[in-house]
Amino acid sequence: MNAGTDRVFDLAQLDRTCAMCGMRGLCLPDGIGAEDMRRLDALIREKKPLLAGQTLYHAGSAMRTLYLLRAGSLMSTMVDADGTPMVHAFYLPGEVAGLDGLHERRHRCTVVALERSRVCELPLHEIQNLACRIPDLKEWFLDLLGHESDQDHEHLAIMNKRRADERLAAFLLGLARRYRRLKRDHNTLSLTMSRKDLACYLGLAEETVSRLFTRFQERGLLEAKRKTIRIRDFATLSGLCRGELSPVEEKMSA
Amino acid sequence: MNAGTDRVFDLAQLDRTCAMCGMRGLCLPDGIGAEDMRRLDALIREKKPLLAGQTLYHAGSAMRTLYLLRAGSLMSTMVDADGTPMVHAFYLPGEVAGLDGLHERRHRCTVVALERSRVCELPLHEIQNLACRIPDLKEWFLDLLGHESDQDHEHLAIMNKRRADERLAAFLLGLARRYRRLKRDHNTLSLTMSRKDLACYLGLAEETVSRLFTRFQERGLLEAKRKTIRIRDFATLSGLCRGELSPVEEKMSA
DNA sequence: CGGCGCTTTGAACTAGTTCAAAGCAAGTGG
DNA sequence: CCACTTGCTTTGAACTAGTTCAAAGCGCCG
Repeated sequence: MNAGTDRVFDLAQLDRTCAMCGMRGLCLPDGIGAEDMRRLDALIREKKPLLAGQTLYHAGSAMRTLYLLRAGSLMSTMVDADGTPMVHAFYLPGEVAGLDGLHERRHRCTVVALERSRVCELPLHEIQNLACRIPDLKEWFLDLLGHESDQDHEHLAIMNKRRADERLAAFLLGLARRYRRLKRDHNTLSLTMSRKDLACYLGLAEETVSRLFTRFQERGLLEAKRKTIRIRDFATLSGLCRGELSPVEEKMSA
Repeated sequence: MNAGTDRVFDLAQLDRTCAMCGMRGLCLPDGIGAEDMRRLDALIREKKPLLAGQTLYHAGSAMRTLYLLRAGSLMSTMVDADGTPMVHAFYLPGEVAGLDGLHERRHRCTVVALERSRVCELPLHEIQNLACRIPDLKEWFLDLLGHESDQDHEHLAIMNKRRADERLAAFLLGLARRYRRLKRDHNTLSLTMSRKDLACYLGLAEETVSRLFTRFQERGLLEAKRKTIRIRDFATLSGLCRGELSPVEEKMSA
């Protein structure tokens, strides 16, 4: 993207101010003047770290701030109109949570930390006001909304797939793509959510997901050790979610 | 909502100016001053009517305007990253299309008319500028984005359901709710899309949808005559999509 | 009237679910 | 430091809802 983000993610470099933050160019727009950057800095504050399982915000609460994830991972869940619970999204560092519930300015999702995580708070109203004066910020905000919408579309695309192996393949490749954006090693994925939550996100049963990891591993597509997934064969995974390949079958027992 | 929209939809009342438009309060915010309303009017123009099957915009085209649907119905389709086609949304009068592709200001979806339809064009950039001066318009725009996001969430909620009858029930009830918002008769739904498109939207096979309509009808939940659906039993349909009821079984043949 | 496309129906098949139980990892307390 | 508890994950076997393939209806338009 730009010189400032060409290095691998280094948490030690994170600092209190946005200007020095390792996320720069990921969460906030690059190329903002020093003066405006100072104004932004004044608006943003870092919350105290979230422990695994802790809630960032609840569905139904007022939407006042956006949350920039600096470290860790989040999961967004919601209960639909009919009371069915669902997993809506997962957030990685550099991504922004809190955009759900724009409609009535009330969150529709509940967001919890999947591991020890750190977030910065961004007051929505002030950002909006500032955006009228800083075109780059306005663009950034629209991009942010677009990105959120893209994520929903990707989720829909996954749910649209018929076969379970296509869904899991699509999910893993999508995650790898997000890792690449963060300059993380995209071969080694850290699935911080439980198999049950992942299954729920994919619209599958827990057992099906578990079996798929086993089969993918037998086929040499990846190595799965609990939360850690090491991808070995991107090409075949890509082919899978394009539906070009036959289902990944179980090993013959005879 | 407000006094201006308490009457039933009357297409004959539609006029060239927003101030006189029968959609008022649905697409644009009510309670805007006369002066500002005149400015808005100046920005908006009505396109020539779309015939059934005609394309409003193509995926990949630049995102410059929003489209307020005055009459008819639209379908938004997209091809995901892996080349799988999917039906993304349906639009009813008073709803706004064109919000997809906010990310790179390039549409990700292709939108076609399902029947003879009329839309108004709203230049995005100008709306954005005006929004900085008119707080109500800013609120309206955020609400619009929130509404779009809500629709995606509802679609996800449908795809999240396991059983096919739950999905169809949830879709029909959601559509009825939107009819109510428009002051249309929510008992009589006009399914302008083909069974195939509906099946695609629901993540089911065409045949499954067809069978479900037959079974729903046998159970007395609705009357289905091709495109026209008359809902007879909202309570049972609601129970269905809550998963409280057993699957709608086929009639015993003996 | 005739043809074409959409819709419905039928029958066989299959992928995924469900229920049940065993395995494994991590943390707790004796 | 090890036995035990607890929760998550994996495996197994039977079942079933939905798909797929095939063909017949039906309505609409020329």
